[in-house]
Amino acid sequence: MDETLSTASSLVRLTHLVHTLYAEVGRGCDLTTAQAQMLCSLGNRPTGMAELSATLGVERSSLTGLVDRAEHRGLVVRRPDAQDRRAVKVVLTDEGMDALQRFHDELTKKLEQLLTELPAAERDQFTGTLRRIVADAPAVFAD
Amino acid sequence: MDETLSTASSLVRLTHLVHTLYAEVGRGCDLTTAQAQMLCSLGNRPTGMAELSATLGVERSSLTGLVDRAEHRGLVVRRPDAQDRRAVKVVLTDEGMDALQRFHDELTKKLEQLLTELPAAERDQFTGTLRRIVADAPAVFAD
DNA sequence: CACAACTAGTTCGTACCACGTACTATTACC
DNA sequence: GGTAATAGTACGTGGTACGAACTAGTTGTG
Repeated sequence: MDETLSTASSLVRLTHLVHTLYAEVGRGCDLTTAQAQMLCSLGNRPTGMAELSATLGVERSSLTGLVDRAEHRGLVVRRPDAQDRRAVKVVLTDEGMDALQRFHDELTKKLEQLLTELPAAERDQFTGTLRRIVADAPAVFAD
Repeated sequence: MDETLSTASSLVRLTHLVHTLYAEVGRGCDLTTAQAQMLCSLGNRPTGMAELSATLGVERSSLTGLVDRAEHRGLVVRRPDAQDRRAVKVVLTDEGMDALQRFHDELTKKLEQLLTELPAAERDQFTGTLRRIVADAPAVFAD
């Protein structure tokens, strides 16, 4: 039925697929997609609101509520920035790190399953190219 | 700094990248992400609510509002299904087709730009594998 | 040093998205 | 004919996202 799927089309489908997995795994960890994304980004290191909003690609005003809710659930805390009294650092709590760990492991597992059917050589080739493409994309996932 | 990005990580970054582009192009066409997604799916053919909710991966109850708003903006209409008097078909209006066209063209252009830096051989290899991976994923993008 | 320009973050109002539950209307099955 | 299943909607709740307006602190410039 599908003659040949265009490149754009394939990319969109893949995105949709991953996004769905993301939401699904998040649900299992009692995290919304946006929360999971935030935790992943914070997994690297504590981050100020402005920088966090830039890596997540949302406005600062949106982030306020996101952090509020996450803080309310005990996943993160706002810590005053020692250098700048206007600023805060958003930091994962132990509970937040737990949630992130569970989410990360589960999602990694499921994502890798997407590629298990491919022959090893093709898979390596694919992931190699993939890395090149996203080399300088924002670090929205730990590691 | 990044030793080697894990496969999962790369996939998530790519997804984030595409998702951001999607939202950005949508904005340019005065479409929300969800609306754009719906139009893309409807571009293939008119669809009932149940089927549409399945391909988009949202609950039927969520779709009602989505279609309501799109209908209100003149992008789609609900047409009674001749075969089943309970059902409706959601159909693109001319205006909806226009919006879809603009969105699709613009997004396709931007997505293809993601790969322009790659040597042709590598790009072909990559898109080939990509197609295999998403072969049986839902058709959320026209064609 | 004072003052303007900028930056960090929040508040507020608005719109949208998504879910689950409960409901009506119709169709399919036996 | 009556019951089970299906198509779609209504409603309440909570989360996401934006832009504009605001406070507090910082930086640059004369």
